[in-house]
Amino acid sequence: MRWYFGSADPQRAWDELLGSRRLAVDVETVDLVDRTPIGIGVAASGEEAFYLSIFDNPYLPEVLAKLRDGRVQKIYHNSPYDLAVLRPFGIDISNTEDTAILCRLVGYPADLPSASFWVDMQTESAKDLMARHKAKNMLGVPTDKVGLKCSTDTLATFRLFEKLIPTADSKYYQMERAMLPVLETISRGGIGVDQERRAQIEEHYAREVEYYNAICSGMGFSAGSPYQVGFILAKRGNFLPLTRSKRQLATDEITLSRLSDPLAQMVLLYRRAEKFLGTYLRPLAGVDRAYTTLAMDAVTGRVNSSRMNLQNLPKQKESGLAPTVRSIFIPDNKVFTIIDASQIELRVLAYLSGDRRMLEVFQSGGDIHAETMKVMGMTDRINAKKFNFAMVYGADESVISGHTGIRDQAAIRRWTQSWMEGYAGAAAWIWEQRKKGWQDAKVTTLLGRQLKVPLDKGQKHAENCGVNYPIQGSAAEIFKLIMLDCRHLLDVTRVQVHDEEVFDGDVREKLDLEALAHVSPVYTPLEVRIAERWG
DNA sequence: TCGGAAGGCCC
DNA sequence: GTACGGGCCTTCCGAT
Repeated sequence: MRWYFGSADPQRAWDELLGSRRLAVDVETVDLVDRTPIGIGVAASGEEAFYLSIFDNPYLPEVLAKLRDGRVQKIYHNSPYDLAVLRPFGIDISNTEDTAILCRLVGYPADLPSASFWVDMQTESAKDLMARHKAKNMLGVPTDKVGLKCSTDTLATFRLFEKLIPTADSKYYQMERAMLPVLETISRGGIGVDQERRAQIEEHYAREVEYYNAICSGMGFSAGSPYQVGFILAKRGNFLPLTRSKRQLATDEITLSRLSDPLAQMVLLYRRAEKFLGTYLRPLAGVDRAYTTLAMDAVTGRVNSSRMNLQNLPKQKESGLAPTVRSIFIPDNKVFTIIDASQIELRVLAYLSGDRRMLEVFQSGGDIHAETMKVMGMTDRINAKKFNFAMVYGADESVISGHTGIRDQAAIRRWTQSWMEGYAGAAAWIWEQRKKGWQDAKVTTLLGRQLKVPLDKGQKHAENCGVNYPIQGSAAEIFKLIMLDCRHLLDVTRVQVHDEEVFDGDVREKLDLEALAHVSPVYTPLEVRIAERWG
């Protein structure tokens, strides 16, 4: 029922816990997929903890009362997970702290087993615990062992928080902390799904898949198996390169789209249909809302979306014939209001590098890609745009070649050269960041967050990260500030996609666009549009 | 049953 | 001879 982990008097510890204004909390669930809670661990110190089984436990109401109390500070390690699991209990989410975020801010590994060494503790991941007990899920582990694990986690969490309180005072942590209830509220709210439309689109793609499947199985292969696709295409006389691991023939989209064999084109159509069906259409059958889990555990500080990723929904294809997956999402209040921080990453590059020409374009409301055309003496705006992104990502000649269709590598080098001459300030900054990435193995964002650069993937990769991390990380920070400024719209906030936020209903008059453009020193005007469907 | 590889969607 | 930064998810298929 109630397990006590400590070396003093359980009753005294319990009374102290119930009087405490600061609790470390951890929830155990069936497993990572089935997030049904089975127990809650709480600690009001770094020495004593309790574990409560969730089922019919007379002590549970007292703990839940603490969790519901906004005056009580709740410390979690990876709070988005616990907040989502505890959602049915109606807990307070406003007074949330998160030691995983603190760990990231001080450059310490954020997984608890690693972090706990820092506070003289040893914790075990749920996965390892289950493996040690040869259990399929946590229900297969003896309850006292689950309780020990959970309690140990809360003790480590409590200790980590105490140790990292100086960091918790930082402006940066306070921003992240403020984001936690925002992300939980969006995750909890979900977005409407038009079942009629969904079923209609599912039928469309199911028919396609059925058709292609009939043909392929008639030919003796499965269209869903890259290995078999490579084998059959090669047998029909197509040349296919090897995959990176050299274990099989490459059959990716780029490769297949270059083949004249109609079978290759059919495989591509099959894959698209199957992808839409398996990832979006079938999983949303029969639900009136779609829910995601938003977190901030990307290395650059970006918001990420999982358990129904709403950040990678296919956009409308220009062909027009195939129905778009995005159109199944509908507003509760007739329309969506969509704000978009256009060109935010290039604005960040302009700001961080102080490149005069870029800054001039952005401040005068010009078109950066058109300016790049002029800078480079190019006639194709699409390719100018690709060069801009190539510079941000650190693409080499062959990658740019594949992307732009410019076959002559020397020509690409000349274009790159003229980009660097035209944007000399940006080029110098990029050069500097590449050096930093490889030599210092860490770089800094706009708001001062230090990002560790991985060195294990080689020098080129580290150099690219040196450029991209601060750009992507700073853009993420600016957009978080924008989201925090939109908290009065939280109840109608539906989706965040890095530089885009979707609100339910027409909220234009509730947006202070002037203020939003100036949340940070990087000028970030927002494009606003109203749409009956998303996408 | 698990996990790597391959493929593919987003910014 | 050579990786374009950050994510998430699905299917296939061989290893355990």
